[in-house]
Amino acid sequence: MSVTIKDIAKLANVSHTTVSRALNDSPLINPETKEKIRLLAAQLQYTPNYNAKSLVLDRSYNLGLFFSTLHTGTSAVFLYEAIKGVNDVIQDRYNLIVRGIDDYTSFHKVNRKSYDGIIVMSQSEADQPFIEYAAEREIPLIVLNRQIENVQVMNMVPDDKRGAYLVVEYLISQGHRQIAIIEGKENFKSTQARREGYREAMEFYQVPLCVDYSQPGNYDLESGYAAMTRLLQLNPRPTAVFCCNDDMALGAIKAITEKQLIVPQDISIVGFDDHIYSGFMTPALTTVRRPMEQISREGAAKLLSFIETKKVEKETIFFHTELVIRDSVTNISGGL
Amino acid sequence: MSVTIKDIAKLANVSHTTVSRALNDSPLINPETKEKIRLLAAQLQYTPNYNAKSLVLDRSYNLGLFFSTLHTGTSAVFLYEAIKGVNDVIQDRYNLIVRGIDDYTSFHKVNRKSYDGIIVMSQSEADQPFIEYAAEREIPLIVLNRQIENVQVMNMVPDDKRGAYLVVEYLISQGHRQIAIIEGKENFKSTQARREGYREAMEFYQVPLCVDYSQPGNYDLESGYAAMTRLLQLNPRPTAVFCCNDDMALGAIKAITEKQLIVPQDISIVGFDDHIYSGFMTPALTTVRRPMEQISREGAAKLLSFIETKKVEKETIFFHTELVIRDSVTNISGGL
DNA sequence: CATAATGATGCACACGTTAACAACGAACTT
DNA sequence: AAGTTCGTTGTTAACGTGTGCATCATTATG
Repeated sequence: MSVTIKDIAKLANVSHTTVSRALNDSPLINPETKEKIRLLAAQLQYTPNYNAKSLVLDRSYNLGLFFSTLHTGTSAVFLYEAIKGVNDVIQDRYNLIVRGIDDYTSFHKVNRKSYDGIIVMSQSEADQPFIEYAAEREIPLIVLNRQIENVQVMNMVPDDKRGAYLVVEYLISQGHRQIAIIEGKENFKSTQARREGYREAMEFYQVPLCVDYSQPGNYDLESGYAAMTRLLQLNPRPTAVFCCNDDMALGAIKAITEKQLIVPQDISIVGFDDHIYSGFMTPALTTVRRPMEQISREGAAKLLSFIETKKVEKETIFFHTELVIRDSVTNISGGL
Repeated sequence: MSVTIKDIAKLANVSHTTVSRALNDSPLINPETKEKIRLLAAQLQYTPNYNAKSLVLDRSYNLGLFFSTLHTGTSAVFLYEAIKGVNDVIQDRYNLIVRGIDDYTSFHKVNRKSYDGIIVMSQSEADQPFIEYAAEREIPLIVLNRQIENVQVMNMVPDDKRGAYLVVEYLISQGHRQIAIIEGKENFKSTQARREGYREAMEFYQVPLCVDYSQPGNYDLESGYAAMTRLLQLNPRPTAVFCCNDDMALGAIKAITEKQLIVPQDISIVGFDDHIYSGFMTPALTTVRRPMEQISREGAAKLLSFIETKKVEKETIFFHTELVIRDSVTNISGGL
């Protein structure tokens, strides 16, 4: 069996309380005793039982990182950047538990005792019950990526709508008028925000909308390919396509290339997210930078401060999205 | 405060023992009492304190998924496929704790009490101390992806060497003789295995090796770009390049395209891994399929069976890698 | 009818840790 | 010299749950 503070206590001829205090660096203990006990603990390779600690201290040392789903709609890069950002902040002070919300049959195991804090990387309104559940139980909580309306909660989100506006505005500035959109996964909040940005830009510059130019997608590569294939059959076909994320843009480019057409000469493509891969595509993708790693890093830092200070703030913070111009758009305004 | 079995006991006029047994579906309890208690528990929204359970049952309900690092050398897709594979198997029976081994300052927190089992997604020999630490403490353990020699442990790995052999053999069959290699991260086992596969194929078909055609890389996009840039300055430059993973292949293609050259007409490129992105690149990448999601799924299943049956097997299982032919290689054998 | 077997429940302790309070000797105060 | 303070250590209970054993009522057995 493993060694406990009582074992150490026996060998040191002190009570287990003294051992506990020595190992927790309590000022009550004589420095010499402290040193003796620590040496002993090291020799015996003592490791504390965190379950016992947790029980009495009412802290779990666990942080939850929850995604809407780990199955479809969560891109590899999104997951990667989120985990990396959070992990950079917490280092080895907490355990990071990763899970898809839709894997839960019941939220049974989600409570204050099991999680010191929770980060929800939210994409869909389907997360709402989960968020409310956690909020009701007063678990320190941060919701990232998706803007929340009803619940009072700390919320950090990229300005998707503005980003979409910017990139569509850019297409218009390059002379495009037949601008299609390949949309994200239905009932994802980001889908809606990006669609709104697209429409507002079109309206502001008085570019007519065409229903056929609006194609559904679900954020993955295949759906971008399929949607673009449909767009290519239209007459007249669009001169530019706004893909609601970079994965779908990649799928769209493939569909175009297979038809012996060239991006951007024949059709211009823009994406959204600015993946680590986006700058390396052929052609390099013009897109919108959404600082997910930064958001998750700052979200994690905020969460830790909530836990440590026991004060929670509740506000919505927007992170700027910015246009990244590369090589996937051509100017067709004819000289201007 | 949260409700405990003692609270339920009071309300039901029974002892907490009875409540405990009722909720654990013990056959000792009268069905009616059982039903009454369960109803009460549901009404009070009782959730067990898993720390207390863990303490007395000596189970943590935690599974660790450890990567060599989360910083550099672990591609987004690799992380994604591993998490997805494992998560699919464990569902909500366990908590999945994700961490980079190099984040640990000490392995203090890694022990039987904290982890019911551990999956190491190993890439580097630097993981060796960690693996041995876990093995010594008799934590149910599975090591995936990298072949382990010294320690007796359950080991599941893709056949990297054979995969590399196959893809280089394919290049040779297409008439290539000036075949370069962009290598993976130094001291990653996979780097070594893929290099060996390359060399064996070259030797078997008696294609001369050229030292300049061997360029270092570290598995990320930028290093592929940089290595390819160096290769392009050589005279004669290679007609084909084996990039040790798909990310570097993408970087290499960018370097080539920027020099106004075309893949595969001017230079053929092959990769390794078969990312979800690889088929969607321009051109679609010829590569080697390494079934990471399958490996992590089967690894997780094996680990669960170890935990449940308390029997551990120790063997090395190889998973077949296979050639995936797409459009990034041209035949230069001149008609044959 | 006395006794044994059975079914259902409670008592008391254990898991490993922390913390409030008590205890005790030594040093300091007046 | 008696009382007070301080520094150090020990005693004991607590956190919430599970389990071996004892207990008690009820039913079956002879």
